[in-house]
Amino acid sequence: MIQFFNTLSGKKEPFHSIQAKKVRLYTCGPTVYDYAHIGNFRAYIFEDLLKRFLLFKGYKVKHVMNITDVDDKTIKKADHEGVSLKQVTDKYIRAFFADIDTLNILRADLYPKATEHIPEMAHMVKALVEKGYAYKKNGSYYFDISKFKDYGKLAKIDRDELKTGERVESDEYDKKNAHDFALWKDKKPGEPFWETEIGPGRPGWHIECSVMSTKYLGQPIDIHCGGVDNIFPHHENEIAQSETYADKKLAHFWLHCHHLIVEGSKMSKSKGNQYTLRDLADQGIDPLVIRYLLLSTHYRKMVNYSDKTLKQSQSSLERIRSFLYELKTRSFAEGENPEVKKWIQDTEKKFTDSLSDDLNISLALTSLFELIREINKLMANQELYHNDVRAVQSSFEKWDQVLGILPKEDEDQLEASIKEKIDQRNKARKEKNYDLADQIRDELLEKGIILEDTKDGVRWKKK
RNA sequence: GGCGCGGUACCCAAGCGGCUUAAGGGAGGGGUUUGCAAAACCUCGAUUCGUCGGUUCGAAUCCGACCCGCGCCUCCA
Repeated sequence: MIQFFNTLSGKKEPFHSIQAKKVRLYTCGPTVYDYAHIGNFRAYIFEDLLKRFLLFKGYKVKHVMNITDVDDKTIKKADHEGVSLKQVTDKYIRAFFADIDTLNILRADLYPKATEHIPEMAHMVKALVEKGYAYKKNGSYYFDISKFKDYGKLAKIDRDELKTGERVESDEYDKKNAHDFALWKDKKPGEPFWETEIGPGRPGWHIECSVMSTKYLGQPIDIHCGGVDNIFPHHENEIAQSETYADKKLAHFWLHCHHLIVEGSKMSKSKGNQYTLRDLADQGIDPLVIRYLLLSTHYRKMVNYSDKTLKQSQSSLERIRSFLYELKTRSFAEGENPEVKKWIQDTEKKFTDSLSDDLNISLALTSLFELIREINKLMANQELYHNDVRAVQSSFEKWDQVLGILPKEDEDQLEASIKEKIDQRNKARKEKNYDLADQIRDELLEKGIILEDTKDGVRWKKK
């Protein structure tokens, strides 16, 4: 049984897809006004784990992620840089895709853009007005939250006790109730706008998700994800719109991941700790180490990104990689050890059971480390055989379909000059000329090649 | 003020009533192996789970109070 913590009910619930073995997944995507930062990627990696696990369990997953390419921030940025909105958004859309590839995040099936769904949004707004849940004021349209009696069910907010924030006081938008939210914003000088059946203007933020999730996935969908900060108001408002529009539930499951903090404190531009993937790549950090760090903390817990936690992740990942490297580079006698099959089965059970329990990644990883130790023991005792090695390797490949933390098998080739050096060193070692041998080893280390001597001969890896 | 999250070894972190007199990873000490390294293996490491009470045959796990850190409460994943 798979269970997930559903924000809607505030507890873990058994997961059943609406259609057998098919999951319709909608995840809130980026607003493309800047490079995404690691906090954003924390959410995308959590969603990636969720999706990969569902795939692993044999579900077909249809995954839609929206791209917000028109809103206050994108407009402001374009204005600031004196370029068109599209120039800005195209640039950051490209960067976004490059980044998720770098982090080994599986692509969604569809990435609908807000600007390509303007007529549908206008249509939904119109329908909401006709149903009596929305009103027009000074060219803009607002959702009347007093009409939607379930308002607040996701965020557990009492509609009548919503505090009026200072920011709402401005008369920029003229609403009946301070907490009514904009469905459609009237055309303003200097801002992009679209001519639609409800008049000229541009969409509010929440409406795009309602429109695009329903258009591509139908209603209700199985799972809707995002960061905790999206619970209110974004997801709450999506529910209000969609459930009013279709008289159906929007999503059965709402999963939200917690925030990422940096060196123990919140990310913010002023602190300069809002790292992008590019910043980190410039520091020479392996993206898969970042993936491991973001992945290895349970999604509903805060994760702390720091030099220290990064190093720890690096070392942990290194343990897995070294293990596989041992298997790959040593030679083993023919045959098999019956113990190994049992260990693998136990590991797989623990691995999937753990992830089935609201994506308990810590326990899932533990199961892998336990297997590593057992196999290492057998290896040290010469009790591991060729077939065992093959079985372990293919199991890790399988489990990595869920984790995505192992480097792709690109058969690294050594340059001829380096090969020569290695041969030279082997010769020196045979002659017990260790000074020369060490000298060559240091020399290669500087070039990023690590040499290790084993019973089976020298092996090398890149730093 | 409202809603919510968290406090477990030096660090990260699982466990959420007896299977655990607390997993796993990192860092560290000692040992084996090695020409030396690296990797690996063995071993050491919380009588204790923020504090104080309570419930129970039994609590890190349930209840109460308190202390500390954090998030959200109109556009931030």
